Amino acid sequence: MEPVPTFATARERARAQITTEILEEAGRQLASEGAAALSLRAVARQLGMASSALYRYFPSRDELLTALIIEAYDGLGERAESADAGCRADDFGERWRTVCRAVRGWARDNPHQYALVYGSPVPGYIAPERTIGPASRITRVLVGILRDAGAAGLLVTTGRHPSGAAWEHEGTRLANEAMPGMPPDAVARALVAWTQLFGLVSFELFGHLVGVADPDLLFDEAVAQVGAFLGLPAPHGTDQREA
Amino acid sequence: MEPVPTFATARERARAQITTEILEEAGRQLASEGAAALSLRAVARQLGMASSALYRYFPSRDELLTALIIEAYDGLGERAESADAGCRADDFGERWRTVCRAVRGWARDNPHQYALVYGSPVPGYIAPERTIGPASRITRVLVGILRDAGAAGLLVTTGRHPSGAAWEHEGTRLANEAMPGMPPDAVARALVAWTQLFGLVSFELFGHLVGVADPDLLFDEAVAQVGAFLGLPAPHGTDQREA
DNA sequence: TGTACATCAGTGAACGCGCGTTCACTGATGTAC
DNA sequence: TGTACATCAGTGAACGCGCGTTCACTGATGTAC
Repeated sequence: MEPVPTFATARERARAQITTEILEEAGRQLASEGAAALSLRAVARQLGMASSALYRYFPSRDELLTALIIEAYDGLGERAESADAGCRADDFGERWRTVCRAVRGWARDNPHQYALVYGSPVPGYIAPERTIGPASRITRVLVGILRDAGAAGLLVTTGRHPSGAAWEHEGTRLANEAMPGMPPDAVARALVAWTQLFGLVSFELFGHLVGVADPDLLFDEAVAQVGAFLGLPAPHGTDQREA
Repeated sequence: MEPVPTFATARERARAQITTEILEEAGRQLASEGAAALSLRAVARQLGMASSALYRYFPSRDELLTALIIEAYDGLGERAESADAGCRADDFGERWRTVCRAVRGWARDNPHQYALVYGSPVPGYIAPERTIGPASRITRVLVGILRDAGAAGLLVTTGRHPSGAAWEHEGTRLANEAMPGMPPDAVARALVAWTQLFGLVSFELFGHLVGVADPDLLFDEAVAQVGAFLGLPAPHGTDQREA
């Protein structure tokens, strides 16, 4: 989609470079102070430019925010994708656990970026449509693993809809949209797993795990429990029997 | 703990009333604009007072925020407690589902309050210790139901620790702290259920459920699925067989 | 290759805004005798 | 019950700050002939 930039002229080259520098500096301020503290003036100050100069590159603060949001989603998506790519394609349990760990790892490495996209909405800011694509990268990775596992017959599929028949329709519709071939109850479990992952990461980052001594242990156990809930194979060589 | 106020003098009565009015107005602004837009000056303006007058009641903006945070936790806790109290004490599945729905209902009725306490941390604000009590009300309700269900032999307890033996220690420690008698693997499932609940509510409120046509259906199905995961009895009279 | 013009990056001042907090002060309420 | 003093609520001006955005402008770079 994005045309490969050619940099015909020195001006274009300079423009691209300065755009990058602005984004980098904004990213630095986002990372250290959070989205609320990010200001055009501070970025310009740090870059040694007049604040008005930034308007040659971004028409408003919101556009800069959008760029950062897309960067964040892409960073997370890329990390998850490459984590997944590093696994044996047919070891679905390992792929799931690895990608979950990648999500948490990225969130812990980039807490303010994580808060920007998964925390409270920025007041007054409305995410434009073009954030949807990058936002769905991580979802696609997770869904892809479950789709593959389902195709290999490795997902729990009870055919039961504990909340009633209404779910059958909605679950089927969602399956057709995003996870073709998955039965509606497996779709529900996938959504549970998905929201659990981000719920746990958010609780850890936002300070709601009071009393939990070692979040690493909790995370690994939670991921393993959810993996079992989904029907994914358990890790090899791990204590699976009675303790 | 809190002493019952006596209002010996008119001054004390007036003080209590104005404190309430400030909190109410701050709550209104929080509800309509969100925490970031809440300012002492705006509250004072709306109340027809000088902004400096608020300092007779709250020593700083952060103290006002703390009061609002405590109110939010208490509002959620109370709603969950009374939802639980309205159920038959021995119908653990129904209690669980009812309280989960109460959490979501409160969050949807008070989205900015929810975001204040479960969204991104307010930049520069550090929650003081006295928020911990109110924050744990909702947790106590959820844990209480699972403890009761466990005591009645109605929780899944495999005795397995899919993430390895390390969890056995941490899970046992947590059980001793908050859920006496629960085996470590059930503790893990409880934590999964807890974080899933808030993860799903956050995703719904923060706009991450793109493509989900009917969040009500998803929520009910998710709660039911998680209930089954925990081992709680399914709802009566619901489609539990093959569709 | 050189010139005339158009395009564009960047400047610096200014606008208008709102914020949290402090301070000396006034006037009302409460208290002790 | 009445008076003298202490306590406290509330005022209004001010401090010092930072923000997003606009605008007329300068000077450098690019383009067409």
